[in-house]
Amino acid sequence: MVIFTKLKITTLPELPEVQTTVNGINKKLKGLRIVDIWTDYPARHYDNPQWQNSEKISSRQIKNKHFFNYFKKNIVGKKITGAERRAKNVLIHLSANKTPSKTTKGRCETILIHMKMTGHLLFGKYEKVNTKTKNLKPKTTKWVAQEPGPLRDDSFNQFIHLVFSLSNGKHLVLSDMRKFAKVLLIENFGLNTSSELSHLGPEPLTSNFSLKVLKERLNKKPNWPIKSALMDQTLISGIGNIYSDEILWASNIHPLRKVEDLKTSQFIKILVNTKLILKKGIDFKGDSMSDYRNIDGRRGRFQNEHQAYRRTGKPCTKKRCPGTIKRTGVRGRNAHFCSTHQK
DNA sequence: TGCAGTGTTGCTTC
DNA sequence: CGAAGCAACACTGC
Repeated sequence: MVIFTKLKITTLPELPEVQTTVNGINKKLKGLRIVDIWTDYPARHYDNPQWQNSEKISSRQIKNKHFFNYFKKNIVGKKITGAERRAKNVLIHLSANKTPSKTTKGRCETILIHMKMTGHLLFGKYEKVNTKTKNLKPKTTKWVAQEPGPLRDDSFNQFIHLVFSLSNGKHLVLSDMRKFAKVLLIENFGLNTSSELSHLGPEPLTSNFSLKVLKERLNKKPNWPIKSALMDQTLISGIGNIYSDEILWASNIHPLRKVEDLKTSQFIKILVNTKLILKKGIDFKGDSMSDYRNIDGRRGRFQNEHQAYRRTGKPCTKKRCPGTIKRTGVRGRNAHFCSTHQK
């Protein structure tokens, strides 16, 4: 049994991690029917004043106590027809209503999951365990993987707050230590215009994501540091802290360099490296420096490929570069970079 | 013991 | 309008 060392940091699912999850769902869950749903996400999130004016966002979330029953009624009995990634969102498409009425005829819905910082989906055979009442604490329910292995033994896979029971006796569960994840139900015809997806920038791994598109998008924020622009989901979809650091390291560009000061040759480098590094992230099944796991509960390997991210103080690995990796703040985020070759 | 750090998103405040 | 700050939450290390 490998004992995983707990790391203090949390990395989060970016494009390659979400894609790895989606690929896993398409490989193993297509055609399965959802027979039940369980959650212990507290339904109190929207009591906070900051949410009171966000009905559009909160109304169809399972964390909204007024919506959960509708959510359950509308997904139980439906088949998972496939999964898709949009930016950092997992989209799980469901079959049409089994017994269509006038109002629901042919209507298809999609479960949208944003895993935020510490969420990841897992697939396996689980059982519900009621822990005994101890120390006057109320009885709590825990879901535990039945077989030994990473699903059961890796501590990062044990924060299960949402469970979809499936027709083959297995379960799709969401492990989400910090409970930031967002789960909601959207009717397909409104998917692209939904407040979750409509504002998102283009997908960097599509063939029509060209130099022209990249320049056009980034130039919307000419006075921003390039790192911030790369991470802005309204400009480009799917890039976060890890991959932006790696893209800029490979492109020899300083994270604080203003977009308006970039030359065309630098945009080309960003374009090439964005596609290359995101693809590499997918090839390595994502980044598991901290909590991300694929749906089998296993780690990806991209954390072994970092050249900049969280390598502060370590020598730069660029050929013939004598530099050291430094860390600096960029608009409230940490950037890791080599001060010698990144200009 | 307690608090800063972790890093996404979107709302609030200035 | 843009930015900075904060909250959602849990856990770790100093």
